[in-house]
Amino acid sequence: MVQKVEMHGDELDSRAREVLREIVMQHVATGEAISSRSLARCGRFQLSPASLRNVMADLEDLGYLQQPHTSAGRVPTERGYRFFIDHLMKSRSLTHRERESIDGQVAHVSEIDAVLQLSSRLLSKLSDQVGLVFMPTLLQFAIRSMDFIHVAEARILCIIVGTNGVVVNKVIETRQPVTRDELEKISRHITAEFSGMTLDAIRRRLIGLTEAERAQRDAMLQKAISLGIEAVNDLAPVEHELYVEGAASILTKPEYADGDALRKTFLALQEKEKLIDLLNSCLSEDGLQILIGSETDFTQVHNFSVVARRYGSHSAPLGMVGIIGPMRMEYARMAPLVDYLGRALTRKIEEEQEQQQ
Amino acid sequence: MVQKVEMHGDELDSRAREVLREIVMQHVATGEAISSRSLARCGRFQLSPASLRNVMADLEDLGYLQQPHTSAGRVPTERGYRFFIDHLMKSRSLTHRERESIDGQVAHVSEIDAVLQLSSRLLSKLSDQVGLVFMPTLLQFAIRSMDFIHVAEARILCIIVGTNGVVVNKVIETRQPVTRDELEKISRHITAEFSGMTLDAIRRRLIGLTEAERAQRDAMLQKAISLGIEAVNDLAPVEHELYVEGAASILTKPEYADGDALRKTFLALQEKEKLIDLLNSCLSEDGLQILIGSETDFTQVHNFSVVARRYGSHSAPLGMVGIIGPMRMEYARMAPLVDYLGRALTRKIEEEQEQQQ
DNA sequence: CCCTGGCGCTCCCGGTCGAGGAGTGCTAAC
DNA sequence: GTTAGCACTCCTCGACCGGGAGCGCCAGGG
Repeated sequence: MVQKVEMHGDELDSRAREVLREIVMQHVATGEAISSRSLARCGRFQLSPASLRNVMADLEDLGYLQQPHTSAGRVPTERGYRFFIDHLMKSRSLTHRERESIDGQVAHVSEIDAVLQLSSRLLSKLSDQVGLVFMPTLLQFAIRSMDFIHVAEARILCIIVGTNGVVVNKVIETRQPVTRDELEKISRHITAEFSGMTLDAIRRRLIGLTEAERAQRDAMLQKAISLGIEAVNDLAPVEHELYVEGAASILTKPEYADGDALRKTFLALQEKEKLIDLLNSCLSEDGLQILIGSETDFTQVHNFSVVARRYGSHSAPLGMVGIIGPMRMEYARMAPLVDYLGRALTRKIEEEQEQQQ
Repeated sequence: MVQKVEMHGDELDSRAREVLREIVMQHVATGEAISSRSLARCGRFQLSPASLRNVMADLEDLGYLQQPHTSAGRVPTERGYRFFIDHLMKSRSLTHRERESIDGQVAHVSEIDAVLQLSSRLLSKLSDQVGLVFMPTLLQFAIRSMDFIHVAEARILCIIVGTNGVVVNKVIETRQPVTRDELEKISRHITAEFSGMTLDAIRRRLIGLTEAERAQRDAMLQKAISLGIEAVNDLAPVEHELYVEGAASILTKPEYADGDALRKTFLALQEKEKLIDLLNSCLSEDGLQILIGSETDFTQVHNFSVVARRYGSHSAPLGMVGIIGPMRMEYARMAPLVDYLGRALTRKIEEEQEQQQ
């Protein structure tokens, strides 16, 4: 029964691992500190509470557990969670119903904004945590078309459609009036010229034109150039989109029973910039990522954990989906959930792209 | 000093009114029950606590005040607030700084969505309550133009610009492919035909066409008709826009110190449909509206109050702006704030319309 | 007739105390 | 290595109590 397992320079024997796992699971389920007795009662160990106490004391010495106060049960530390996630967790995959629910709902929307919002809602609902969906700036993605529409005398609506299906529109003001006909020509010309390029590249190209080069073009092209610059310039306000859904879910979590902690947590979730930084920094990694406690600046302060995953095709990652919540969360369920949703989202977006060829 | 005032069949003499006003003001400021002593101390009455107690007892009998428990001070009832608002309140108009802050920020954005969102943020920030900005369905408003843009093989992006500056876009799928050239013609034709009509009218007109009538038109017009129908049909998802900003503000309110009350309140604010119903039902009334407690279904349940006002030109009301919060709020400050913001918003929108002629 | 000081009463609030319980660490025996 | 037992610690919860705030009522005074 007791056998030394030495994967990953590990100081824990198989019994200690089992105990740690059980403690994490029970604590995640109940939110309370776990006592030696409740471990003994669960039946997975043929040991008395006293023996379990010895194991627990060892785990505490090694930093995997801690006591809220003397003569209380044990609670996992951050290190304990990390070990659990890396070595002990058995993912509990989604039920059929859950999958169908996700797939069904995702199938019913088509606009990308709506898909992303729906995803964050779904995440929040299914996880009972705060759902996050992040789409970074369009600047990095290629565009499919760029159209200009006459709105009023000196106002033109610019519609940019990305190859990823994202639609951005922006009102620009012009000095010289442009007729509808001109606009149509310009739209066609710009789309033909720039389709497939990233906004960033377009911007560089347009701005790179010297005065002399510009002067060579005919009047319409000059107008096209200045419209194009207006359009891609200063697109900052639509740069990043972050959907944070279900903040109310933390209200029910016992760790935030205290009104003060609750308030701080809420305010933290309002700071979208920090969340964006966090998610953006995860964008380079592939696969599911679980960040807990002090592992990031943001999670450190509030003892948050984040379970997140990239979505979008492998070659062209689009953004991040995930959930955020207190360190005590059901990682075994969150992991497959986030993973599945990320895949569903990726699939959905690829389908849309295919439909658009 | 003591003179009977009989405006509006009123049972309160001027002293009782003054007492009620003072109690409301003090209670709003402190959140605590007001005692006869603290009234006496404030200096506005040349009376002893005992005399004030008599007045207070009368006010309680008449239903304007209540005691949280025996031997506590008094707190205004809903009726008390109502009387205060109708007859006693002296609005505290905005400071110069506040006005400038509003005007300055509003001047810096131009897209209507952004303006509305900014407004709700401003409201929330300046009021320390939850800011609401509601824009009802576009269906009732005239459109300026309707354009169709080729997005992909069988996908067309439809852009509708309202005379109020609202931009709605929607992706529609078509069976028969349509070329870019055709789309441009169709856009021009439809815009020429329908500009100035409401979406509702357009829908009726299009749907009203009989098969026979349709058959008469040429191929392009037939496509135009079916695209138009697609576009105006089923615009439900973009029907109503409601911005709810600053929900975190209620975290600091002592009335929601209790975790349970807090949770319920948060959940209530999530139910946007109910809020929309509420605001929609106020849309017919002109001027500032203050709804408290049991006066509406929504506010009743949670002891909310709403201070709201219509915005948009007199002839064409656009929506509602306002704030929502606990019944205990600084009505004297909320009223001018909401009013000013409503006016600012109206002005802004009119300016935009003018610029678009 | 209204105002006011005084008195007794009620109720909340904060602190203390003690019993009970849960859980541990240690030790000694198996 | 395991376990039963025991002493110890610490939290929790109810009871209790004193202080304070506030009211209602009453009787006296302008």
